[in-house]
This record gives sequence, C-alpha cells and structure tokens, in this order.
Amino acid sequence: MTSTPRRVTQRDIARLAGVSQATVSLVLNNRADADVRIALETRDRVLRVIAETGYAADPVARRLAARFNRIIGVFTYEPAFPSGTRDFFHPFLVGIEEYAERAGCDLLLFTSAPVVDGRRRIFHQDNRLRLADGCILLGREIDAAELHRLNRDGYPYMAVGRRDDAAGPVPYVGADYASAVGQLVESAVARGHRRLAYLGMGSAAESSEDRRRGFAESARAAESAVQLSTAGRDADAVLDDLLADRTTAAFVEDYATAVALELATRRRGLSVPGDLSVLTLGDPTVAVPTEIAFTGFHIPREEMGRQAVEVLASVIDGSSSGLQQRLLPCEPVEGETLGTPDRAVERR
Amino acid sequence: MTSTPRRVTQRDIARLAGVSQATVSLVLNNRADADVRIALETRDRVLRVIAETGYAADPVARRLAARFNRIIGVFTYEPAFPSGTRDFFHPFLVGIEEYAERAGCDLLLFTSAPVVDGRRRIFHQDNRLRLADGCILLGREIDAAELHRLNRDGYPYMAVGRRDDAAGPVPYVGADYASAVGQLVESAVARGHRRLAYLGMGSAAESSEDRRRGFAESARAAESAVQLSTAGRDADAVLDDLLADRTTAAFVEDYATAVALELATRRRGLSVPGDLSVLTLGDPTVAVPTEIAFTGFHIPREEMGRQAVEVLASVIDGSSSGLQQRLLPCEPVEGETLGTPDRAVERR
DNA sequence: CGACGATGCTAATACGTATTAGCATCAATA
DNA sequence: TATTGATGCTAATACGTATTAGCATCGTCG
Repeated sequence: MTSTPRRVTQRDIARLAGVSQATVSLVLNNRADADVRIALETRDRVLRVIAETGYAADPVARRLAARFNRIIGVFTYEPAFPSGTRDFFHPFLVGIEEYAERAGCDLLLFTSAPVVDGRRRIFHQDNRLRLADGCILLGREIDAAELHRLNRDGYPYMAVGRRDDAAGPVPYVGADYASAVGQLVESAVARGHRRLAYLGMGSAAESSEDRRRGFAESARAAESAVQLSTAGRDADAVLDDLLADRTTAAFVEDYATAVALELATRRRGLSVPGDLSVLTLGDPTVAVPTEIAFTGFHIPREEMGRQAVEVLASVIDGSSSGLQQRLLPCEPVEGETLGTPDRAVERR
Repeated sequence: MTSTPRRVTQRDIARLAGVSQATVSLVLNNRADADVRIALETRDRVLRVIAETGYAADPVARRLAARFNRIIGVFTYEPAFPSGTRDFFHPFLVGIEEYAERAGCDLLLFTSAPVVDGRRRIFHQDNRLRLADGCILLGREIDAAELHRLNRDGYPYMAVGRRDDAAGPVPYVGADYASAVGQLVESAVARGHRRLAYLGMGSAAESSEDRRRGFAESARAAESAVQLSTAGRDADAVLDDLLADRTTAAFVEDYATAVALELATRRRGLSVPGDLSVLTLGDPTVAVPTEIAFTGFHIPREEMGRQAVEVLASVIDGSSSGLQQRLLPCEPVEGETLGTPDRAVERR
C-alpha cells in the first residue's frame, strides 16, 4: 500500500528558510505592496528553498482561502465525448479548450451529473458546481428552472447559444440565426422567389425559434410563406406539400433533411435549384454524405466557445460587469442550391 | 456589479436547526458509528433545513479536509478536442468519460499546462495536479522524467498505453500489440508466406517498440524478415524495396501508409493480396478514404480508457493496491488483404 | 446511593493557503 | 533624548468541511 507521503507545504518551506508561513505566502505571491515588504535576501532564501524542495501550492487550499480557482466548469447535457458520429458539441469544445488554454484555466467536465428523465441535471444531491469558478452550459435546450437557480445563486455562468429569460435574463454567447435566415430569405426574394416555405423540426429550442422568427419577419415581403414541420415525415411527403403549394424556395432547418429533400427532388426527375431552391440553416450535426454544395450559412461554433470562455473569465475576475449577451454573425455560404424561380414557375 | 451572495454553509444550517456545525457534518455523511449517534428527530430537523435552503457542500473545503474529491484528472499531451480530422485521443476519451460517469466522478482536463518545446508539461510552476484525486495520462510518448516524478510523489495515476519503467515501474492499461502482431505474422506464415517485411514509422514510442518486437519474435519462423522505416519515403520507393526483397507480406504500422502502399501496388498493375499481402497494425488515426478492407487488428481504445479510470478509481479508494499493469487483447480484423503467396512467388 | 454504561451532542482541531493588523527594530529628525 | 517614520517580518485569523475526544444527561444495576 502506498501511504501517500505528506506533500511539502508552506509550513515546511518556512521552517527550512527560518521564516514564518505568512512570509512564504507573501514571497510566493510576489507581494510588494506599500504595507508588505520582504527583504531581498529573505526573498531569495525562501525562493531557493522552494526550488530545492519542488514545492507546489495546493490548489485546493488556495481556492478555499482565495475563493477562486482558474477552473472553468463545462456542463453538457449529453456526453462531451460522444461515441457515435453525431457530434454536436465538438466544435464548441474546440473553441472552449483553445481559450481555456490561452487563459491558463483548467476545464472541469461535470460527468458526475446524474441522468434524470433522460437528461443530465445540473442540480442534484451533492452537486459539484462550486468546484469551478464559473461554468459554461452546452445543450440545445437548457432547463429554465436550472438557469433560474443559477441566477438566484449568483453563480457565474455562460450559456452557449441564445437563451430566453428564465426569471431574469440569461448571459450567453449565441449565433444570430434570425439575421442569418433573414439574409437568406432576402437574397431568395431578390432573385425573384415569391413562394417560400420553412421546414422546421418542430423544436421549441431558442435556436429553432430564432430561425423561424428570422424567416417570418423577412418573408413578409413574399407572396406566400408557409411553415411546415418535418418531424417524423419522409422527404417525399414533404416534397408533395411543397409542390402543391407551388413553393420555389425551401428553408430547411435540419441539414440532413435538406439532403434528403434534394435527393427526393432528383428522384422525381426534378432538379435543385432548377425546380426548387433548397437553403440550409446551419452546418450538419451528423456526418451526412452528399456531393451537393448547399447554399446557406455557417455557424461560428468554435468562436462561440472561445468567446463564452472569454466573457466568463472576465466576469469571474470582475473585469466585466453587468449582463453579458453576445450574438455572433453567421457566415453566408455560397452554394449551388439557390437559383431563380423561372423554370419552377413556368413548369407548373 | 453582482457581488456574489455568500453561499449557504454548514454553519448556517447549524444555526437554523439549532445544532452545531459538527452535527450537520455528521448528518450529511450519514455517520452512525458506535461513537457517533444522532437522534432521529435531530437528524430529520437538520435534513429538513438542508432541503429548504438547498445547501450543497463546498467540494473544495471537503477536499481540503477529507483529502479526496471524486475528480479524475486527464492529462493529454495534445489538445483533448483537436480541431482537425486527426483525433487520436477521442476513442480513449469516450471510454474515460463513460466510466467516470458511471463512477460518479468529474473529469478535470489540464488545459492550463503550458506548452514547452512543443509539448505540454505536467509539472510546472503552479501545477494543478493535486486538485484531482488521481490522473489519467494520454499520449503516444510520455516524458520519463515526469513519470519519475509522479512515482516519487506517490501521486496516483494511470497511463493509457504500456510504458517502459521510468525509474520504477509505471502503472498502465495498454494494448497487447506484441501478441496481436505475432498472431498476424503466424497466420501469414500459416498461409505460406516466407518473406516478410515490417514497415515502421521509426518511432521510439513503446507502442511502436511492442509491434516491432511482436514481429521480430514471431517472424523467426520465416525465411526472411526485414524491417524498414517508411518515415519520409513515398509508397513507390517502399514498394520497390519490397519487390526487390521478394517480400510477400508487409506488416504496416501506420494505417495511412498501408492505404498508400495498396494504391501504389495497384497503380503498378499488381494486386493486393494477389501479389502482395498488406496487414495493418491498428486502426486509422486520421480519416483515410479507402474502399479496402484491410486485414489487421482493432485496438480496444474505448475499453482501455474505461479500464484506466476503473483501475485508477480503485487505487484511489484503496480497494486495490500494488502495481497495476494491464494489457488488453486486440481484436483480429478479417479483411481481404491477406492472401497466399503462390502467385507472388510464381510471378517473380 | 454511587458506579457505570449508553446516548446525544459539542468543542476543538486539522487541512494549507491568503490576508491583515500590528510588533520590533533602527535611522532620521525635532 | 524623545518622537517619528520607514522597514521587515509575524501572529492571528478566515475559508468550510471532517473528525475525534470528551462532556452532560439519563437509566440501570449492584
């Protein structure tokens, strides 16, 4: 049995250097305030002993005394390292890790959060939130009650993705889906499209709401703007609806649905964008094999992760105050699936 | 400025319930030893107050007092979330996260470790190792000096992948490359192959050494067994060497090299396995596009991650003692690239 | 009725660091 | 010589939990 040898503490250093523990702490923290002075000779002596013993401060004790940690918690509503091909969080985590490294912070993954009703919960018996100085929240939908409690407790956190108020505003770094979708709609209208359709997944998540809103607002310029749910329906049935409605441009929330829709169109002897323009509203979250370069936009996921950590860090160290909410612009992707409606209109 | 409202402590609970802080701690820890007794009524009262206030123990203080944490550190010599397609660590991390979740542990990623000479270092000014109860080490090569220091400090850790002694044995969960390669060699010999070649990357890592050793030992039964380095050479040049040597079966350490070799063979009007059998010694670490089903073996990476956490956890809680070293078997993969040497021998 | 064991709780302390008030010393000044 | 100010350090304490020795009370038994 390896009985852990007690580690070197400031007390040990102090004894060896013939000073008090307080002095060691002061030397270590490079304190040189007006009312704290250490003779150069003493300082050197202490530093020499520290170097000899290989002393390293106990981060736990330090946290207990100083109240912060340089640890950023990361709470994901699903495993951070998924085993399948679907990897929704990955790009966010790339950005999070990158900035954490730059800021000299460690990342604490709250893998211990137990799963209740199919989802992880932040708050539970013996929750470990306080181990971190603050926390990044990742998830398509985040429980409003949990956000509420975070707010109430005054715990520093940042959501990745815009969030509705949860008994108080929620700090976040999100993507501006509404504008991105709006721009897409405008460019379709500019090309002559008048009959538009929004194909949603029927999700109540903010990210879905924002896209719908962006569509609805910008599509007022069009002659017709229907909203359909693709949940549980196959692409052929959806395509039937679109043709019946004489839709010329479809805005598709789910990337895989767009792929399926293009395929169904082609199978029917029609073409994209000849007979139907298909616009995607984000990047694929699962690996979908397709040769098609869809027109749509790119979500700055890595940047969202980076900035979430950046803002959180500044909130923690007090250098920024007040509510932090950021919406980052999405980058337009010029593909080959947005055309003019001429042929489609003609043909019908 | 949101001045963080002081969190609820055991002292607060104690005051509200009219007991001492010690009693609260005892209730929380469900202590019921012979010399510690709490009246049922008192216990209920305390628990009620705890429920009302939503108290949660400060894990930092807990760790300071009780010396452990249910936090597993994860040290990766490269980013845990890589941005490119190469994702060497991912399968390990899947297993690590899975077992950590089952064991109710959180994972601390040591992203703060600074990069020196192109690699992260565990030990540095202000290293945070002690925040975790123990640590998992991931990396193709791990600095022996750092392992040495971990051993010296008596810090509980587990390497993923077999490691040579570093001034003392190193605990690990590894894959049995030597046996896996040995079995491949034997099955090639059983099919009649007599002239074998090992194509290595020229790496000094243990994982490379083990493969080489497995090859060398089992290949003694063959007429010829050469070892070549593919580092910095193109597949055509390597193929020239193989043909010159009348090699009939090539054992290729790096998956991408195997892909390139098969392509070069085909381009030359020869075939795999008709003219040359090509065996792979592990899974691809980068996404390599190929239609070929190579014969080789699968490395149980997820299982290695899982067991590393499992063993580490048992070491930490004292339920297992002594040196822990495990080698897991690799699973043979029956592909289409191992044939008989007849045609190859004939043709030459 | 005194001794004693069982019961239920608390006081005190440890863990290792950071912070602050303040003590001792000495030189410079009045 | 007494006073003041600067200098260099330490004692004491806080942070929030876990643990342990031990105190007070009560019933039982000899």
